Amino acid sequence: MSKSQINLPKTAFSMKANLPTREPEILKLWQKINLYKELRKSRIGEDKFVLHDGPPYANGNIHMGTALNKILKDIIVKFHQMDGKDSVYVPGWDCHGLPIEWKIEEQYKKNKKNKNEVPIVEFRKECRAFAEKWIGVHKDQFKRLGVVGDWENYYSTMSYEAEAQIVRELGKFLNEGSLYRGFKPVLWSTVEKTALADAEVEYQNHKSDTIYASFPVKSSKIRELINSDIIIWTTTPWTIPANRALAYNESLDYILVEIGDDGDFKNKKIVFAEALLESVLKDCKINDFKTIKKFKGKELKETVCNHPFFKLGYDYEIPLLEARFVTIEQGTGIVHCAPSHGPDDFNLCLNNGIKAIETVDGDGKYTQNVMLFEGIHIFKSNPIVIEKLKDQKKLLSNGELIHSYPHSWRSKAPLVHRATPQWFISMDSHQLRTKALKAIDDTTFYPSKGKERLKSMIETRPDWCVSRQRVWGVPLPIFINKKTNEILVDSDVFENIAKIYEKEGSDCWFSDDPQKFLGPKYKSEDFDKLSDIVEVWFDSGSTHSFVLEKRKDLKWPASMYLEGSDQHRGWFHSSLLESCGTRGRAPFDSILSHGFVVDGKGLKMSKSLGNVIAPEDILKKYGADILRIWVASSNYAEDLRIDYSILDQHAESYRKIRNTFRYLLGNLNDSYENTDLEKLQIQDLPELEQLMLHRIFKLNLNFNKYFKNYDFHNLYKELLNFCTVDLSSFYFDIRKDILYCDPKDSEKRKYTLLLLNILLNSLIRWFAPILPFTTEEIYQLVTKDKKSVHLEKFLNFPKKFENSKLNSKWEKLLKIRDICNLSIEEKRSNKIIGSSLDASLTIKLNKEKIDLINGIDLSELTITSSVNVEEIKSEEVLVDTKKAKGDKCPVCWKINTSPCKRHS
RNA sequence: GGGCCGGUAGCUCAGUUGGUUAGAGCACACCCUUGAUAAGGGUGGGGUCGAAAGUUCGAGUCUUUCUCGGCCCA
Repeated sequence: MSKSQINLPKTAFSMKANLPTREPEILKLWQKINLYKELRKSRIGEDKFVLHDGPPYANGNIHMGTALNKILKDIIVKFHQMDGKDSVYVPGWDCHGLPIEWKIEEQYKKNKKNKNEVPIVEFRKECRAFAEKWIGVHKDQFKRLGVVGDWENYYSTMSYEAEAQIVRELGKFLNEGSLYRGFKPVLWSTVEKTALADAEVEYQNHKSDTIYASFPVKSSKIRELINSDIIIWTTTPWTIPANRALAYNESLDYILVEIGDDGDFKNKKIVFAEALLESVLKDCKINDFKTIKKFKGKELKETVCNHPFFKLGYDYEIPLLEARFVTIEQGTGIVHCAPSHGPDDFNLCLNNGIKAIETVDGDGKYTQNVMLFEGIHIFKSNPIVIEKLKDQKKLLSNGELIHSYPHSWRSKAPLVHRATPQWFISMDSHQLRTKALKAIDDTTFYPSKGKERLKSMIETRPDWCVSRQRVWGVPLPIFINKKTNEILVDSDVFENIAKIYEKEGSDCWFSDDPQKFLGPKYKSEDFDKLSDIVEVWFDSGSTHSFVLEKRKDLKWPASMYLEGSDQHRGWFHSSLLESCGTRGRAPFDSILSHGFVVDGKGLKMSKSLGNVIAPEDILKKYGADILRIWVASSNYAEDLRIDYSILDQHAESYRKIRNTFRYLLGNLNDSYENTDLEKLQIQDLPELEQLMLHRIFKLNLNFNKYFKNYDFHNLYKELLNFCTVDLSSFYFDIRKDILYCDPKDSEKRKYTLLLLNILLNSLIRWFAPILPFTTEEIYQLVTKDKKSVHLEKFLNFPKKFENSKLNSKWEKLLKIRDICNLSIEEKRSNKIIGSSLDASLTIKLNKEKIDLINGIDLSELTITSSVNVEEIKSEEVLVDTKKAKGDKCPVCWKINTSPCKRHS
């Protein structure tokens, strides 16, 4: 009799999600209905939200960091779309650059092919094909995560259009005059006559000449230093002619000693770090000395020396500069700086207005810039330098040292740092730095600490070196007049080159007649054509120009750039500079940066630690929606921890959410109606339903607040807690009785179903950006003629839903409910009752509380068979639980001495 | 080595301008239910707030040092 009378939930929505197999089916559906196109159609004319995709490098499978980045982007894009915006997402790839060159070279090695025998154009074609292959792989991997975007019309930095626009962008800097030729030391092989990248360098033992040389002090704030000498130690005596500065560390202690031993330095005073006293004395065989003075490094400020070859014509000043890289590991605590021959030296000097020059040519011979040494090979010049130092009485000691030294991986020849001609964008000649700093101020950062991070980098960075001596990239569109050595600056030429690239790509730069690029105005025999390429950060820094500006479906500037926090020095940085230089402002309105994926203990993932988790493994075991929960629930402002126990936890939460939907669907029998919320007559509803509307309203307020701040981990927590606390353990639990046991036409039951409908409508939208697959599964189940949940918008809840007075009343009621539960639990543990419906309560309340519960069915609220209320004076709520007397109604299971009012 | 950021229950996270006994959900334990059932409900245990020192009537919160971790740079 009983089961047939009650309305048990019935749904096709299974408890088991089986996401790894179900999700690919949903992907097919999205493809079938062309979801991306439908999304665009659904928001024609609406405000645009443009999240401009930072291009990943088209190489290798995606890892957790990439997955995090794409999911976070997709969540945000989907949120804005459901918020009513035309939320456009065009994915892109970064394609040029060294890593791909290496991959192709590796293949050559395997096939015993010599790179130098392959025409550049052919080599570049292979690079292009390689990048294309990985774009295809990435695309499928990103789609599998549930990321929706214009996958058919993605952008890439190697497209002809991109290459052409990059030339136009460089032309702007050339026209302006902020792109200039300078020199910068790179690791150079004098054997192969080429620059080497870090990864092409091997460290091997090498025997070097060492010298202790002295620099006479010209002027100093320390009186005793006048007529004394600063001592340096170096393993590259051949760089002494290129010396331009000395470096000290302000936190070190220095000492001034007078030498008594016979020789060039008898009665001379020399300066070095006190901590190195012993080794200097030993190496320089000083036995007789006396200490004149000890002082702090910072006192060396503004001291100026002469070059040891001063009398030979090296008559420029050698300033002492403060540098943190100076240590007491070896040497004298003063480091000799040749800006043309070391990165530290270069940067220190650059920051102090001393530029590097070309001191050594590609063969390793001194240039005309080096007096007395022109034409001499640097590897043969150590003895000459040593001899001249000795002549000038500036050599304290010399010797030899075997130490680890960089060598070429190909020729095994020792390498040198050599200043080579490079192309720079000036930070200051046209106020690029000022513009960029202003642009940072005009940008919103999520989290806000990103602003300072980017700012401090821009404040101190040197000029931007945009040239590379490589082949897989956009060629620098530069011609140099053979006679005047002047750079050809002509917008017609740049535009001509760009037009050519648009048609056939940039390969032709390396193969075709230079006249083709110069056009009719100039003769190719008058010019040298550069063969450098543009560094890849300029490529990706220009994406805003060939993607945002060029495409009609996008807008410039982007609403948001979103990347890992390392991109403060990468893409955020280069995009900012490129755009400020060419357009005077940032190409973005806001920046969102996220932390890095680390393991469950907070350690970075590495093969050696064995703590690497691949997105693929997670998709196979859990599915994309679980991975997306992990993204949404983690605080991206910091590093994000992941391991299988964390994922298990999120999978549990997912089940809770899924079962919340299942309860709704079961009781609604998989049907679905849109309720006109505005027309709802709230006062007709039972108080409990009114309370739930208030909770929905409040939740939605928080939802919007968190969404506006991109604060997803709090947003998700709020949603999850709503499912758990407000629904599952409260509203759903109480309303089971009405849903199951009331007649189908009961008014109360209808109102409950009305509420379930509103809940389903709300929840499916709230969760859609985070759980695109699961919400789509539900949506497909309950709608027939509609296409996708992702075409829907968030609901607007009328203000009349809000009822704070009712809410505070119910908060008091819930406190009474808690006390009832304690009492019930006590009797349950004493085995007097089992189910709460076995219980009959006596609740003792004061007058005030009795007024409060007026009209409230406390047995419904506590899910007991009956409640008897008695008035007392005390503030305290006293509850007495007894086993209910009478017969159990076979339908609603309530126990009563009188027959069941509903079911008899 | 330097710069920046971070460390609150087993896990994911809250914690206002310093102010009661540091909170939530999950996980865990015990109990109930068998009409959300590989579900659901109730109750409960669990924290030296990374460590130490300082400022203060009072510190998770402010200061310093240390430590562990992450990113960037060298």
